[in-house]
Amino acid sequence: MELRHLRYFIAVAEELSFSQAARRLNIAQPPLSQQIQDLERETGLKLFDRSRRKIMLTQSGKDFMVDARNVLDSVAQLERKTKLRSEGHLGRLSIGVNMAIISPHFFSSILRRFRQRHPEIDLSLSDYLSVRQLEGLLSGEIDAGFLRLPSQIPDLIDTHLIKRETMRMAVPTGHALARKKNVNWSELKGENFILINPDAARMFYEGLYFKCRMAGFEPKVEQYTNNLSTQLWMVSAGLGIAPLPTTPNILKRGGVTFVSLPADAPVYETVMAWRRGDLSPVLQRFVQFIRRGE
Amino acid sequence: MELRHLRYFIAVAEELSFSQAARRLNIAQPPLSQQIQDLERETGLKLFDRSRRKIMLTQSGKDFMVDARNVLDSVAQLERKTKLRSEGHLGRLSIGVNMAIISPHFFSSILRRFRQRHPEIDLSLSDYLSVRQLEGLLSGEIDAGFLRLPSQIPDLIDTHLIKRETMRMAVPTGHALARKKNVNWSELKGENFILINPDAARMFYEGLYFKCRMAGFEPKVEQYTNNLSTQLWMVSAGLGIAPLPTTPNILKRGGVTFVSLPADAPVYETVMAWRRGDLSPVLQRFVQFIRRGE
DNA sequence: TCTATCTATATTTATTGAGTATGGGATAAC
DNA sequence: GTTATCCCATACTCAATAAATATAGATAGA
Repeated sequence: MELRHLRYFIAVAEELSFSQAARRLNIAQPPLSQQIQDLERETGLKLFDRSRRKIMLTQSGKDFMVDARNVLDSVAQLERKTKLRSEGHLGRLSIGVNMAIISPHFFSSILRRFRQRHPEIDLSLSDYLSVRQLEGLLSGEIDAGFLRLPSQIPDLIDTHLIKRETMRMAVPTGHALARKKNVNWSELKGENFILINPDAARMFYEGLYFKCRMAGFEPKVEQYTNNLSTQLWMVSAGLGIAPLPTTPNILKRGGVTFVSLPADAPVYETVMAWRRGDLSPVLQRFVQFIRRGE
Repeated sequence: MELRHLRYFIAVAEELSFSQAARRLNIAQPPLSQQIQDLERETGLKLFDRSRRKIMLTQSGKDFMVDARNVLDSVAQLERKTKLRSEGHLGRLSIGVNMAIISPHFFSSILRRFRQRHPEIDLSLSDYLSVRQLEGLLSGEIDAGFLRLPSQIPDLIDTHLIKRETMRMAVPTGHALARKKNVNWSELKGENFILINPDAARMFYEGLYFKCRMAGFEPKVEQYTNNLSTQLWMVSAGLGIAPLPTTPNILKRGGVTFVSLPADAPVYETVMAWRRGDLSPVLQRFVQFIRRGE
């Protein structure tokens, strides 16, 4: 049994006329009669009573129609949902985000508007470190990630730049460097560095290490932390200096002064990332949505 | 989109291998690849990830599978129910019955056993007069009827004999005829006849009228009634005599005596009737069930 | 009775699903 | 590293079958 049989049957059952139904189906009448006969043979049911001029549905035919409609309805639903899926209006999207580096306001605003525009897309969020997100992307765990770009990213990842920041140095307000507007790399020699846990952020310091070595010294690491505010607290407590992006607001607090580094300072790139060549229509929608800055 | 696409897709999705699925489907692998490609083109969805050796379902593919299974399930149900219908195990049957002439015990026993044997057949019953049942059969209102056969029945009706009774005459116990065992037609001359309402039963009296006329007189009708027990009550009250079948039990009451008529007396045939050539499998089952006396 | 209309049958045509042969790419074995 | 194997895709052919055409038979209406 094929859908053709059911579609033809329903047409005849609704028109109660083979020729009329054939016109509606844009086929000739003989093949329609044939197909209905095939259906009757296959089902073993006499579906129509053709004894009079106007054909009638038999009881078997009426019963069969109920179930046939059921099938065609489920097909219609499949096609409807498939269309929505292929257009990216229906589906699910797993998003990773490093909340330590993304402005909550910015992010929630994006999500709110996207969800409003595409209510049929299920969003799931995971707060992951940037490196973890890259793993998650490659493993298929997440479809898109908001993360800070490490110096080198896998070839299989595409990105869209959200924000580009240059590295500044956070120093205790009373510190000698705090009085300068700009510092050279060589002036950092001998300073105690307070860095984010290398597990999470090693690659972000590669540029810094490189510059320091070019300036003739190895950065002396006083302390690792896995937390931005702890890092800043340590700076304000005078335990050392910390390289940080130019992120505003949150980082401004008493006891910490930011000083600029030379023009060749490393940059922090906050991006949205996704698997290169991922054709998921929902992801396409989302990428497009972000790219357009909607 | 055709069922073939869905069946093939499910096979590949379950085997996660085109060649394996092709074996299962008893087709070669290339046409399977083709059909899946057609499906992907038509849906606009990339359903499989063929990048590695073992293919994988994409998220779109997983989503699509849910709805595709839905469709195939509804088709399976259609086929299951269609098979049951064509075998007469599923459906409905509208039965007419003239409860005035059918033993309730006999009838309810039949229905009980049939319903027990075929629990998926919906039975609906209507208590109709015999003539009304014949109309109902021809109009499609009922599919089978238990009725008393009139002298001539439409050509389009098939019957199965349930009971055959000869006509007797019910006379008041004190009546002159009550003393005889047999009466001739001519002895009925001048008697008052109490008959069932001609609307319902005229044809049952045609034989009687014929015999009386052959005997040289016209039956004198004292009273019409539309009810058997009223008819008998009138006889016992001495208002007249009434022709009745040899139905036992119920009709035996005080004040009424039954006397036999000559051998050529009309007969009452109680039958099950249905539309000649009605191929409804459920009806076939029912007719077969009754014929076999099950 | 004739005509119009509708369905069924017979036959031909066209579409398309399936088969065959083959090539490329990835993994596994040597 | 090289070969062998497995699997899917492509190109082309063949076969099945759905659709078209022509026509006959049946039925209702003029």
